[in-house]
Amino acid sequence: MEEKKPINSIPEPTRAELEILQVLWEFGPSTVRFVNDELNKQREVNYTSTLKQMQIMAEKGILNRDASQMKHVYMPVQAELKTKGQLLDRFVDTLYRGSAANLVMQLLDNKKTSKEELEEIKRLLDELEK
Amino acid sequence: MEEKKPINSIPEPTRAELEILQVLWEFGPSTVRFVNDELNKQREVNYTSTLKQMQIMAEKGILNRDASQMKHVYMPVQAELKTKGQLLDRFVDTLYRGSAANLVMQLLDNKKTSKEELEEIKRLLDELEK
DNA sequence: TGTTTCGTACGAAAGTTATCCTACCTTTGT
DNA sequence: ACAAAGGTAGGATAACTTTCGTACGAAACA
Repeated sequence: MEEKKPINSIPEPTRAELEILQVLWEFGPSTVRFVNDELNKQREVNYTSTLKQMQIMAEKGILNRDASQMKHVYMPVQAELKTKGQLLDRFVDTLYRGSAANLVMQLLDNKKTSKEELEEIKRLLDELEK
Repeated sequence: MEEKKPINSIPEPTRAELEILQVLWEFGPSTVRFVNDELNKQREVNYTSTLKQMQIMAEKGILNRDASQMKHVYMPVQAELKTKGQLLDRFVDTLYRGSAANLVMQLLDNKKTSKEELEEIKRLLDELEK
């Protein structure tokens, strides 16, 4: 018997798990059928693959499910912001030695970051100023 | 015979590969022994594990090696900035729908981002202004 | 010179992730 | 009532990642 003990936060989602979370974040609590249909707008996935993934995520404590109805309804355990914050922290830690400023610096001379983006970022910072 | 054809950029490094890259980025071209010693300052890894990893990375086109001496010397194929930029792009794409501004917004209300960091970021943006 | 140390190469094994097949149950529609 | 459609559960499998044991050659040294 393996009891998973979530301390304070869920385990880091894998790539496939993240895809599923995106759907749930965008559309709220959903059935496997709905999530699978959404995924198939991007790439081909078999229904049972998505089912299995979501079952595993429930075991891991990443998703909750309402199994009172035949069509189980799944939803994320953590809020979108919290999970993304976790991932961001980890990303900054491993790639930028924990320095958010370093990351932003890289964003700034990243060719893929558009002028509009930069303006938007600047605006955000200005607002924060007060 | 499998020939790997790097188009324009290396394949995305795995977790273990990233650890090795960090060492090479920090200390420059190094032997397996040196890298392994560095890794062992953080966690226990067998020498042959590190060797194998680095050999695989060479096959994948992530590392180059100078095998002219007995102690082979490995170095990253891509510059640190380019690889990190790749990873950052992917990260922004999958988590923030490609919007760097969204990512920065999250950094801003992330508790782990210190006031000093914020000041530094602001300064960077101001410099960019001109 | 012989033994110990240090290096590479190769393959196997274990763990993780992702996918899908099959079985079986429930609901729906004819 | 029965067939078809749609649901869950639980392996099995394949690919990838990570780790390390074993073999063996080269170098260092007593």
